[in-house]
Amino acid sequence: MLRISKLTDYGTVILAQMAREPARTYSAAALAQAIELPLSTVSKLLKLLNRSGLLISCRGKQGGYRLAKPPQQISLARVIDVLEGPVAVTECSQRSGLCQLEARCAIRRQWQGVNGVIYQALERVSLDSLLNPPEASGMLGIKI
Amino acid sequence: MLRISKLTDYGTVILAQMAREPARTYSAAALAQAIELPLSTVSKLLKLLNRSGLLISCRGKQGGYRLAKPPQQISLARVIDVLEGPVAVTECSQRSGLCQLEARCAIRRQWQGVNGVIYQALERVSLDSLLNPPEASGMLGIKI
DNA sequence: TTCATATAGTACTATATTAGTACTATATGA
DNA sequence: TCATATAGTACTAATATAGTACTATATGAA
Repeated sequence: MLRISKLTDYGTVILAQMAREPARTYSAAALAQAIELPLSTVSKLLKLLNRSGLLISCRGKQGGYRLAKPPQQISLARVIDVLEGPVAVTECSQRSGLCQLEARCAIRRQWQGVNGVIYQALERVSLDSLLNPPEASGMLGIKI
Repeated sequence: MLRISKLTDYGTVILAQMAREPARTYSAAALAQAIELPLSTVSKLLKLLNRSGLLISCRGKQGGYRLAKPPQQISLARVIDVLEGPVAVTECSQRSGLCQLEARCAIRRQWQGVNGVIYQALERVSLDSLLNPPEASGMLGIKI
């Protein structure tokens, strides 16, 4: 598998929707309707995204949420980080001290390398490029 | 997070241990002792790896497991696939028909692209390179 | 000032996944 | 024949995820 959670997935759908008109303020209800997800779920995610500084919120009538930064400056890596914590393919690849095998483990460094490559791939995809794929040579412009 | 399961992680530790002497036959007990994990857990993983064709097993006295292929030919992508199913960062990035938003989803193709990049990174790391990191320019030899 | 609107925060429940363990069956070789 | 070692299955406990409900607070317009 190696999967992000459903909620994080939804989060990227919400943000991509907002990136269509980056300056506009969207209410939770409007977003829920646009992307056909339950209001409660959309609402929960918007609160999290707002608390993490990815959105700017405004209460009351005409209130809602808008992107705190241009879509070019918000990466998938950041969204994942905000909604489910730092990218860490293995327990040991992000922070040390969690695995008892650490000291004797022969493969930890290499897992950290893999983690780095994955992180960089996620870092390179912005909300903007989610909506307007660059279509460059080599998907995501990464040459392998 | 974006994490593989603990069991899959253990699986790579087991296989890396076996890759040190690829021709040798290891009993489950010997491996459990070498990598300091419970025999029951190691045993469970060895059965799964064997059933998937990554190992060759032999019962009885002097029995045990050995790698079915040279360490160069076993990739992390394959190990993950065997122990926790195909790499699929989002529900929709591997197989279609699971998400109701699919038809209208603006970002599915791009998630599939991200998935592809991650898969290729995992494909490029073999048991051999886990133990003997290539140390090439750009981690894993992938230029970004 | 009042009130409908909209977000803020929190807590809770249900579900699904993961991890760990136990038990029985079967094959091997000395 | 028997100790050794894998094969298969099923079960339990722990953890993580998803979804929902409820109360509090801020805003702007009638």
